[in-house]
Amino acid sequence: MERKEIQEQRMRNYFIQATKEILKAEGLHCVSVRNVAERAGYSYATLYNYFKDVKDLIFICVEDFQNECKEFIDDRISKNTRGIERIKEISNAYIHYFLEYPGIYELFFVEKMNDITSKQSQSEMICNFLDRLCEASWKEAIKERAITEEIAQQKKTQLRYQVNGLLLFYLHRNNPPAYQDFCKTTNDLLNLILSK
Amino acid sequence: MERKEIQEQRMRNYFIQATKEILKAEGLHCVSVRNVAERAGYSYATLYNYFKDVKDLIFICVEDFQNECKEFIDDRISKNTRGIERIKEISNAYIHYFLEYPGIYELFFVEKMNDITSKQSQSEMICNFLDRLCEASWKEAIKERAITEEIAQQKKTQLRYQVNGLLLFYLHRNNPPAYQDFCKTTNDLLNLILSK
DNA sequence: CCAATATATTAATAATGTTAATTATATTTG
DNA sequence: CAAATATAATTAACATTATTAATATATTGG
Repeated sequence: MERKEIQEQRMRNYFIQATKEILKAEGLHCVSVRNVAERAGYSYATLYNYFKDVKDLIFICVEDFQNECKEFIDDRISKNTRGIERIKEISNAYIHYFLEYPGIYELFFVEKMNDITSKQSQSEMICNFLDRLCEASWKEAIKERAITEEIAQQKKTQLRYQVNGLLLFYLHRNNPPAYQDFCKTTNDLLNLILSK
Repeated sequence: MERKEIQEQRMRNYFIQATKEILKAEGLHCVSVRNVAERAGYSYATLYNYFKDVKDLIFICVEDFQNECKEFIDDRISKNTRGIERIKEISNAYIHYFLEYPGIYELFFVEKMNDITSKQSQSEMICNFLDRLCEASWKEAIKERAITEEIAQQKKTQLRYQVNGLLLFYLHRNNPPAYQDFCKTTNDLLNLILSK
């Protein structure tokens, strides 16, 4: 029974890997059961022996991408900033991860979840992602009395919606149209929440 | 030549009306060329004599829905509030319009635009919509010295991204899961930006 | 090694959007 | 008014989706 488990997980991974590659390179709209299966080296129908449907498959990738994003951010922020200043850097890197992989942004926030109530925990995981990334830094700031816990909670919420609102407008509506303007607006808003 | 114009516009309206009805009642995912044409009383291929493609058709509806939304808001806000307080009411009504018609939210902010650079003005129209709705009230607040023009500009931007971020999370990720919690978060955030 | 089971594949179904070819309907001209 | 032409609408066709049922191929247990 052990062997079967291992093999099954291996098969699942072939499809998951293929999905992640297509998603990152070509975008979410190119992730189809046929494309994925072809890249994985199997027939599209085989996929259905391992995944309920295509939504099941693509949302399984979320966790991996969150880990990847975390690494991406760690590589980009300076080692010595702390507290509020660090939150600003994290948010900026978070944004730039999704600018680099718009397909992953779509997966996280745009792609419809089929039976959303049953995926409550996954949805939570997505929506709290930025909060979790900044968690330690918020704690630092509170501990160092740079901010009260109540205000921190407020700002955390503002940050969450504002950052993702910005991304939505820029990635889906090309607004602001110029990258520089987008960066400026982002910076202004981050400074406004995480006041200088 | 005049007659032809009138007839052509009439035909276009049949399809546009059908599209709007389906979108409001059943959501964006039910808007297909075949569904629209059937409701309009024509073959699906006829639609292509009047619209470039289905995206062309659905994005033509945006302006009508913006007008409808404006009316929806006007019907819901109290007559005597002004300035900042009125902005709060407008934002709340704006949000509730999209809660009632999630398909219209998708059309405005989620549905991909094909050749986005060529639709810059339309994209602008969508992204500035809330700003325009609140324009007069912001001017009032500035005139009455309740707020400076610079701060107003900042808050306007915050409002725009925060409100649409909230809607995205709630409509697409069912977050927060309870309607009451969503209202509370909305209220808190509006109060935070448009401080009491 | 053969029979039972598990897994993979092909074929089929029901959608989608879009285009080409064809038919039907107006309109214009002789 | 009838015939020729232009216009408009339809059907047929194609290329995609996702998913399921039926069939073929391995694998495993006795």
